[in-house]
Amino acid sequence: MGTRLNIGAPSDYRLARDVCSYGYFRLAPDRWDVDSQSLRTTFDLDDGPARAHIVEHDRGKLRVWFDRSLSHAEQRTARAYIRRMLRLNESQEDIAAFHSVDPRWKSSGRGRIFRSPTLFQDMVRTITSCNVTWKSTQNMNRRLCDVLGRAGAFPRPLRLARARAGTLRGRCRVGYRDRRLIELARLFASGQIDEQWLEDPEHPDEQVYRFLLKLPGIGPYAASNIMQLLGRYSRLAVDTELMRHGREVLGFAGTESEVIAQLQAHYEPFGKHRFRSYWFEMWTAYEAKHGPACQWQ
DNA sequence: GGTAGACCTGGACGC
DNA sequence: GCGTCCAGGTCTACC
Repeated sequence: MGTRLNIGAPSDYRLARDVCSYGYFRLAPDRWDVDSQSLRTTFDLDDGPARAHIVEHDRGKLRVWFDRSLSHAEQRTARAYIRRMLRLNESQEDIAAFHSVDPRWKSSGRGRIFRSPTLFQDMVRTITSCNVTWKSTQNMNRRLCDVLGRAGAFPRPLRLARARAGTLRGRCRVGYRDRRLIELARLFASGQIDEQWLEDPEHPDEQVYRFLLKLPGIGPYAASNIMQLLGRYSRLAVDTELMRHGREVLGFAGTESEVIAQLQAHYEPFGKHRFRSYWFEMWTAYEAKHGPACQWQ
């Protein structure tokens, strides 16, 4: 008999809208179940992997079923993972503050952007999304889980830190990212990356950004994206998607640096919420083209 | 400080 | 089926 957890969420939380808000919901081990409009994933917990099925039970109430019994310590860890993934730390007031700056998303309620259960997983996912098509990103993450994860869960830092570069390259198909991922995993495994320090609002964005830039495999785009994954939305993550959005959706023209300048000016009024304004603008354009993300197969 | 080219995978395309 | 080209962000060597 498995464990069932009830998890309280802000009353404005909507599982389908807020999970299907960022591409990571389609990366292993996460899987959105279109039929039941619920999230399935696997966590690597202290006593072993556990499959989780997260459903919206009622307004502001989530229910999670696990395929095995969890100890109390494991339940605490699983709750923390789920709260992080779903951004349940962002209150209704936080989202209202965003909507007061950018009212375009007030009626839909958009504001939370899905992320991973751990910062390590967010960083690995970001690195595997660099310099490749989305299909390759999906393949890399699936293989990392299949080859190095326990029962299909995402590998923990220590497991990745001890992996051989040849395994990552040959079996996980991460290419030149092999050594960079191992170095990053070693930094996590040895406690040299302090998530609390990175999230502490006392530390200015610029300081955190500079720290991230020094990490292996992380350049300007990845660092900016990790900033938003840390809940710091003031920076735009400049990649080809942003450039395409600027040219095709917003109609900006000129050289790359000229388009970037126009994008910076366009999002300037949204201040510390710049990334969210950009992201939901682009996500809305995606959905207009491909249908609601919660229906994507 | 700025820039060119290498690093890889996987898809598209031509033969 | 095979070879070639290209997209994609980071890193390093070089100016």
